[in-house]
Amino acid sequence: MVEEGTGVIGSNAGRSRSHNRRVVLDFVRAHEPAGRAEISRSCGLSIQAVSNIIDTLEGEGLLRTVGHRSGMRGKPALQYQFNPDGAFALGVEILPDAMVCALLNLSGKRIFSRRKKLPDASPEKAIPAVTKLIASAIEVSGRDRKNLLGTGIVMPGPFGKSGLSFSGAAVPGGWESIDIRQEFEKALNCPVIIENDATAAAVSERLAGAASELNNFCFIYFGTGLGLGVIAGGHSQRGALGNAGEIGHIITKANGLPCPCGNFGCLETYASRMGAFAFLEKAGGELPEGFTLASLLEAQNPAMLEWVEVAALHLSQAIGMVENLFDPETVILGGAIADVVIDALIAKLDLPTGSIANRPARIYPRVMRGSSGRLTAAIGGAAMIIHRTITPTVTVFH
Amino acid sequence: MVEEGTGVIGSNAGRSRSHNRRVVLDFVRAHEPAGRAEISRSCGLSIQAVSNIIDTLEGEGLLRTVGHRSGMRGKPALQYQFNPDGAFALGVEILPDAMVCALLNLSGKRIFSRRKKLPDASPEKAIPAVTKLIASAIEVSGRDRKNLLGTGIVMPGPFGKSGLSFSGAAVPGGWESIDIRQEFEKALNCPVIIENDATAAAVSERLAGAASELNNFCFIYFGTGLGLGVIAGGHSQRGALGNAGEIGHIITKANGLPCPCGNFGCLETYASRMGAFAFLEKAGGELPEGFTLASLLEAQNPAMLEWVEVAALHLSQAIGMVENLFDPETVILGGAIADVVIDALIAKLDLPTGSIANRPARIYPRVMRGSSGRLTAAIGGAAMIIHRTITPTVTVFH
DNA sequence: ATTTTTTACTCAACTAACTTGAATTAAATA
DNA sequence: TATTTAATTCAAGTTAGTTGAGTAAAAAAT
Repeated sequence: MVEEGTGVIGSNAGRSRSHNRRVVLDFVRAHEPAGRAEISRSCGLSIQAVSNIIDTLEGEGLLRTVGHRSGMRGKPALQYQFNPDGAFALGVEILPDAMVCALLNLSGKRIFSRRKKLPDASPEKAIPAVTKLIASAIEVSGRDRKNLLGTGIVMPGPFGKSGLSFSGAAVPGGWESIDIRQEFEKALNCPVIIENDATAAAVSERLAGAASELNNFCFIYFGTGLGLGVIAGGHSQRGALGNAGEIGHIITKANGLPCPCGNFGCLETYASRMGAFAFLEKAGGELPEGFTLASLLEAQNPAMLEWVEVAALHLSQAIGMVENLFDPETVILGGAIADVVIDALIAKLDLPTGSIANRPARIYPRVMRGSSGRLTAAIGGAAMIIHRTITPTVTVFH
Repeated sequence: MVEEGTGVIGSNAGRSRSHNRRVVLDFVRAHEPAGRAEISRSCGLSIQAVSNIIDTLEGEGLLRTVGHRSGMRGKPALQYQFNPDGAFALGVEILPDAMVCALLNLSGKRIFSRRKKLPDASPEKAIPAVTKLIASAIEVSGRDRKNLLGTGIVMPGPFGKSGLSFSGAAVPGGWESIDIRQEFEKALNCPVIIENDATAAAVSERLAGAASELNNFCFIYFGTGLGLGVIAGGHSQRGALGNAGEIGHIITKANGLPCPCGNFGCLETYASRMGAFAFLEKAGGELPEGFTLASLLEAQNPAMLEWVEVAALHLSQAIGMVENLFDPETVILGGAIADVVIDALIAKLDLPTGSIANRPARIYPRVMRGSSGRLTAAIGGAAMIIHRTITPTVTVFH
């Protein structure tokens, strides 16, 4: 009859309160420090309601006062802001051969991070390894486990029923047949969110990055392949089965390079780390021992420079497309690739001028670089947890 | 400080009630007829709360009883359904040279529709013309104006601050400088929504078309140009400035046909009515007096058949892209173009097989034809009004 | 045929959380 | 020093939800 996971549920006093808490927290996140009256005006709640909620939040250690605002007439407002140490969240990125763990405080600041080899990324080995990793992360950081809001696990998609997995070098098998979230929740003994890297990166950028005031933007994520995270109306977009944003397999050149997915000319075969290495290999020139894309770029390696040109061309096409389809406030580029490489790509972009995005009154540039570097995905996982406790949502069955 | 139009607002008793009314209505829409206990279980509200809400809705004439459910144990449930004549909504599509008006009852059924010439589509002429048109629509249909929920005005985008208007033959100037919604609301004396054709079509398809049970799907709309309407999580996606879905100007052939927008190879120059006429003209063959695309198709006109091939090729690319980016449950094709033409296009599609959309357990086909034909946009306008009174939303400033 | 079980629904009392209005505090300005 | 302005608190009032007891009506069991 009624499918699980569908349908919006009704509201009552308790759910209203929980919604309002989030509304207040979300406002403070974006405008801190802020006083009660200011929050009241902006959140559509009476001062008294805000006052009660703030008292609770302060009692829980999530908010704290930071003096008074002065200079204006009237009684100076007591200013509130996040208490960075009031709570924390963990993010873990699981890669084919390693895990990356990040611990964020409530303000979205990175307190601790660590990368660890993971020779066997099957669920049987990975889940205990993650459990151990986060235990040590909590211990090293000296936090109290009772302030842990949850853990965000980041894995490359696509997930679930589709059974498909494009990214040639994605996480190995064994994950399809289990309920990943439930398994982790049992093992870690805290709330868990599972998300793909691009979406996590987008959320991270909104929580504490370049897009903190934006409710509509896109994040193009350079991972093993290429992913797109979309924030629309302040929320991440997941699609019918959570596989939205497969931008890597959009065809930007008809009959172009062959892609492991079976098609030809996928964006990912040009503009991704995978694509870069393939290009360099094909170019055949001498490559220094232990090179990285960044080092080649700094050395002005000709093949590398040529790749940047080619990749930027394809990216420009993709960005134009994303602008036309999503009408974002900006498009952010980032992920597991060095900042200088992203900057070089951005410098070479040639975006279509005849676009709704090419409007004169822009506040943000059409394209920006992400701000959290290679840890983006792990940070994004933790950011999603914080985001969830902070951002008001339509309540949905589960 | 805080931008208008942004931010989620807090909840209180009154807003909870309004939310819950919509939750109940939305459930009844999708599952009618339904009893109070059943609604209570599915909406996460107590029976008593549902009971009170239903009493109100019945009092307002929006719901009505339709006998008892029998066959099961226990006291038979009193079944409720929409009272089709309890309210109605109007939709008006404004075209460069005409207006189309549709009147829907609460069940989404078309009660009345009418097309009227509009020699001058400037706001000064069009607004009074629309006012007159809807007055006569209400009169002819014999409805009581107090049951009018509102009017949805459908115009080709893009709207607003961008100032840009791609579609070569879109509505003429004069609309950029005014607050369209406010002007219409003043003239029509009822709530007004302004929306683009593709989004309106998508909403219409969900309210009373092929997608009534879907919360994630895309609608490719053949208007003057080509638009994309996206429903994600049950809501239409508008982007930062309401211009999301400009699929017509996605480039499907590098250095292809010139487009009025300044770029080359836009999808719209191939797969749209505009594109079809241009193709036929260029092909140069004899075209019968007073031909239409449908008549050419039925006559197996070679140029027309060739256009279908070419357009289907480009559409396939676009649909693949849309599937990758939005992960919809299905993609619907429709709009101001004859059903047979759409069917011919669908028959010739060659969709990428290596796609997350190519999953075995599909309930809906990857591509479907829309069900409301040429009136789609006008019906969509009215559908948006009904949708808004029925569908629970995150409350947002305005 | 009667009793039991099951389910739907109503009545009345209760409660959580928001709103309202009056009072208090504290700074800027007159 | 008095007045104005703005932030905040206190206390009472309101809305709309929940809870628990009781009634109604059909199917199943005795």
